[in-house]
Amino acid sequence: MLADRDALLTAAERIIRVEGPAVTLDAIAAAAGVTKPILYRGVGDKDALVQALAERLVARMTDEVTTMVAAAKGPRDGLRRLVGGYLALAARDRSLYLYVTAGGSNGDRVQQALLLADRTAAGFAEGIAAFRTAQGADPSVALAWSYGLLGALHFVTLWWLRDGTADTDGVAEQITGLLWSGLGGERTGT
Amino acid sequence: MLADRDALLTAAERIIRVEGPAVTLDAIAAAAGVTKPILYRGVGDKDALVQALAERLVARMTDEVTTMVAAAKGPRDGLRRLVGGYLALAARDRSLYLYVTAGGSNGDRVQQALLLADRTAAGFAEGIAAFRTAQGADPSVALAWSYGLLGALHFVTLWWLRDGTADTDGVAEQITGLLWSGLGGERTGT
DNA sequence: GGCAGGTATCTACCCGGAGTAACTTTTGCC
DNA sequence: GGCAAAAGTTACTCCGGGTAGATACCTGCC
Repeated sequence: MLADRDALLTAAERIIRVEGPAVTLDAIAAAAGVTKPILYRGVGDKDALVQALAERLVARMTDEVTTMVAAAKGPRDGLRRLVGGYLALAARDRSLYLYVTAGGSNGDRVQQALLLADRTAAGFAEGIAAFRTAQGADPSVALAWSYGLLGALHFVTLWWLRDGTADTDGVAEQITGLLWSGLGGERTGT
Repeated sequence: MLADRDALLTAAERIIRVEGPAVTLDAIAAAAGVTKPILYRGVGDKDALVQALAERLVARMTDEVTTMVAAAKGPRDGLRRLVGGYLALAARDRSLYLYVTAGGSNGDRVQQALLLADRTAAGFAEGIAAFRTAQGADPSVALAWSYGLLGALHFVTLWWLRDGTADTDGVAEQITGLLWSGLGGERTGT
């Protein structure tokens, strides 16, 4: 039927949204109107599928969050929008987010966990380095900080998605506080 | 042979260290000198095993890190020791750490990712709440911050374990900087 | 000491999902 | 119309988690 890579990936996203992140490759193939071998020819094995979906998800999230951040007044507000945006988008694409962050076929566990982060860290690092340089601080921390930030965002997202108790804005504000001012405490206002 | 829960878990830890985190339940049972059904009777299914191992690992790490932190001069130094300790201990028990953070049998993916964090967050939150109260700040952020901190630690650990480029102390210092002072920048000295 | 009953353990299986080989259909070309 | 190549499907294998039923062992009783 429709065998091109893009259509396959789109179908995969659709069915993951519907069936949840535990969906099987057979089901994904079926959802695309083809059978497994076609899926394999089109996108590769499960790890490749997860990776491809991660790329698309990252692209979309980056896009939207970038737009949000661009409208910020000041760096702290930018961070606040980034955190809020991340939470909101992860929640919107919940199943997909989970599929991509925990879906892999257990080849390399580390790789799996860092999939999303790897595709995002470079961009983060760039922003961080620029900001640090601008304020006369050492920019060499950028990459490590990127992974730290992404880890914090990821865990908070999972926790918040699971427990569903706290409201988005509250959590976003709290995490922004942590990431902006650190445990040491605020410098000026809230 | 030796069928009590503790012996099973100890054997599991041993074989995981030797064979790496991809080890199978059959292999674990064999390592304990028993067969799978005994393993099941003793500790339950794979999720239960992972959970039990997580508990032991958390207990050990908490223990050692607590000792390290106790010797700190001042809160920032305490955080620095916590970060360094976390990295060092995760590296020492690398395979086990990976087994526990990514091992589960794909039941609930969220649960899996947060396993370690869940068993640690409460303790963290207590410390954070106390510290915040002491400095006259709002302690209600404690739980969210705990997950944020643990996420940051986890991702940085994975990244650092995988790439193995940066030296422990450098990374620990950088992450301490992020967590203590935030993106906003340092208040006083480095 | 030998035997019944119960318990502990192992063997041998099922099940489901990833991944693939080999057969079949369709399509385009002469 | 016949034939070759491409595209697709069926029907497997393989592997790991999980379990049912057979088996060996151990205990208490006569």
